[in-house]
Amino acid sequence: MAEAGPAGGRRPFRREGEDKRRDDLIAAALALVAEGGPGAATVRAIALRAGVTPGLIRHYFATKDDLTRAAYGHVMARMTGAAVAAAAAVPEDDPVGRLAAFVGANLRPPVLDPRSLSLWAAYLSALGQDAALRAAHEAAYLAFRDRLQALIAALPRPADAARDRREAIACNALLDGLWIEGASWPEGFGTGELEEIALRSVGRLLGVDLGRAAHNGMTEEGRTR
Amino acid sequence: MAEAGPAGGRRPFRREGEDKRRDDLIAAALALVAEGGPGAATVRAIALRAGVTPGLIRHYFATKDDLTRAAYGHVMARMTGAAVAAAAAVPEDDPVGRLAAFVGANLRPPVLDPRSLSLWAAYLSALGQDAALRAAHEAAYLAFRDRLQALIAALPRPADAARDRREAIACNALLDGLWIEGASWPEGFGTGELEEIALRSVGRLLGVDLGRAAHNGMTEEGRTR
DNA sequence: GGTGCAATTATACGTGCGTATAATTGGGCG
DNA sequence: CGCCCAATTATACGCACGTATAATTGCACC
Repeated sequence: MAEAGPAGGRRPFRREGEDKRRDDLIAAALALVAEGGPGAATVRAIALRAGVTPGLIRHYFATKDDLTRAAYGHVMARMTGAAVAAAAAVPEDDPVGRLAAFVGANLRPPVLDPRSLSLWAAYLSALGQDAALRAAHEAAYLAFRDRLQALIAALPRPADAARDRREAIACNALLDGLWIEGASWPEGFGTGELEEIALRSVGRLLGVDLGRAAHNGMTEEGRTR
Repeated sequence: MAEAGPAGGRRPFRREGEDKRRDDLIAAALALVAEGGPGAATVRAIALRAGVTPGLIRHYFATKDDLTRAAYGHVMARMTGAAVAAAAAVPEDDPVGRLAAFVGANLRPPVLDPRSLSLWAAYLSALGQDAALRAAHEAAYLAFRDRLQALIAALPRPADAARDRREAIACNALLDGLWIEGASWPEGFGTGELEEIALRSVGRLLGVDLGRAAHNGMTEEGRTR
């Protein structure tokens, strides 16, 4: 533990690229918020976690709120990324399977995770006080919903944009809600129960059967534990 | 502004019943969290808002976290109360209407409200750090869901408890999600759009038509603005 | 109408916060 | 190899926080 104090000499350091340091600081801040809530992400704690001294934060971010805002984009991207990737892994000529993969991925780890919920909720609670954050939230929400709407529009049935919009809003809400419930009370549901409910419900909302297609993407891990 | 300082003499005060003071302090804390996030509810700010001095808080709550936990029950009760009342206002012999009233009330003011969202999210983000809070959350969630499941079970169709549980989970999630979306981005949806989507979607999930019955509870205000 | 006690105020203490700024040092470049 | 500048550390300041405790005062009761 010869790390903390300037016992003897000054702490040695390595110079890093600007991007690396910014990413490290953002990652440290997110980890702290996820673990201990917004209050845990103090400048000093972030620096310690990132392996630098507090002063350096102000070298890369003019203010702590700047860091906070920068971190928000990363949160949203990470959360939607997994589901989008899962859908993209299914062949394009199987729209029902793609949708099922997308739905299922949102209700399994690593997306379904108490840490992510803490993080997401922390930012959500700050929405009312920060216009920039509100804009970022709106953009992230729309990006996710548009992706979902595209999957819905690709289903083999008559085209109807207004209907697709309504159904995308509803399915998005359903996924959000199930995700929150599962992440905030993991013991409250059986293994795979939420995923099954999601597939069934989304299918009923859209008038398609996602159950069959789902077994493609349903992982062994999800079942055996 | 002869209120703050002890300019001249000591601040006069009235003695109040224990319940009144506790309620005032809780209300003040909730208002502050709703307006400025968790960080805004400091001991000093709460006392100022409640019209007392900071020291008094420790007379009624051993620690600030005690106050926080006490406040959480109030939040949840207030949020579910409106919808439950709306359902109870519909005659018992109209189960479809009751469900429609319950659904609709959740997606209209005063339940659909950015302030309430901030409050709810703030507590949600603290779930991972406080076991007592987690227990309260679980109880509140279950109370709401059980109420919803009771409304679903009362629908005129064959009884099936397992199906009702699944559908209550799904409908609860749908309502949660739509509520979050509407409260976090009010400009993103047309007037009454979310309520309409909710009625349509819940109806489809359950295989009943809530649209007809809904026009009982659908208010003029909701339509005309 | 005084007396007693709990409700309330006032003041103080230590800690940790975000921010500011000066002192150092790593490492690329000539 | 030595120079120079940006990356990094170190230190300090002022403020607000939660908590502790002593001094006051409203008010119910006899």
